[in-house]
Amino acid sequence: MPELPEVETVRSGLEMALKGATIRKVTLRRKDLRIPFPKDLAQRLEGQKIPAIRRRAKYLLFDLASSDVLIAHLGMSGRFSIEGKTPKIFTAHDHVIFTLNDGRALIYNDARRFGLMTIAHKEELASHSLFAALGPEPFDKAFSPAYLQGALQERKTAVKVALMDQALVVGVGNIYASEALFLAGISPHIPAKKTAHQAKAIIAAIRKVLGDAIASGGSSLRDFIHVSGETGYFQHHFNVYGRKGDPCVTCGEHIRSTRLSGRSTFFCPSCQK
DNA sequence: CGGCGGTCCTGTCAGC
DNA sequence: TGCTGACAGGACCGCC
Repeated sequence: MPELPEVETVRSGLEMALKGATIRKVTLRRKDLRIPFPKDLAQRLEGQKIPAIRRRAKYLLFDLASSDVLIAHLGMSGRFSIEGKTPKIFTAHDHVIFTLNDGRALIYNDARRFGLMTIAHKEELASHSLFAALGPEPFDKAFSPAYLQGALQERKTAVKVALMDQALVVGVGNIYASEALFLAGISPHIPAKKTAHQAKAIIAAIRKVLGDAIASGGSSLRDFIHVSGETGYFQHHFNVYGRKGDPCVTCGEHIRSTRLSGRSTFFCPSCQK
């Protein structure tokens, strides 16, 4: 469940449930996800208190009392769930189990294994290979019209592809790229440079779709934590994503779908120019 | 060197 | 009902 709003929803749910908790034991049920687990991962986590859980781009950052930071990415299918004290039968894709001092268990499950989990000292984060090339956070003031205009100006690729590039801005994935461009009234395959003058509208659209999605995810946090799992894109409605052939909410025209850089893309041929 | 295609992996769903 | 193929929210790698 991995664009920024979903990661933020997971972050806030995890922080609510885990802030101040201590990790007693870590069980790695395989040796890697997308990349190998560091050899000392479990050892560096065990006995550590978790003062806070943060997010950078689509990465979850678990601060530890030791000043190490547990870095987790959900990939396409990664999920965290929290189990109570009653023992649980682990399933095939429960890859990492964190047993807490209070007896609860935090479980990382990831069927497709596109996620990753690693650890770094907090001083190393900014220069870490996973983070060094990332662009600004969409809600940060660094993601300004002047910045985006300049960034779009130097790209020939389709604007939708540019918006999904985490070096341009982080957190926008395949769904919200389509949704933001619908709100901005811009066709997804227009070359990025031709949309540079609309930077301000694009920023507003991105913030609107991400902000609304975070707000709707937040309303279901209770389910996420207590029912264990499933915070997908449930109960969130999209204007264009997944609505091929359906009427546009604005003009009634049929929503079209196409592929850009291998990713399914949805747009209204009448509202988006 | 920007940009694109292929690739990692499993689950699900449409269509036959 | 069962099989097959296409496709899925991400991001890295290698090639032009």
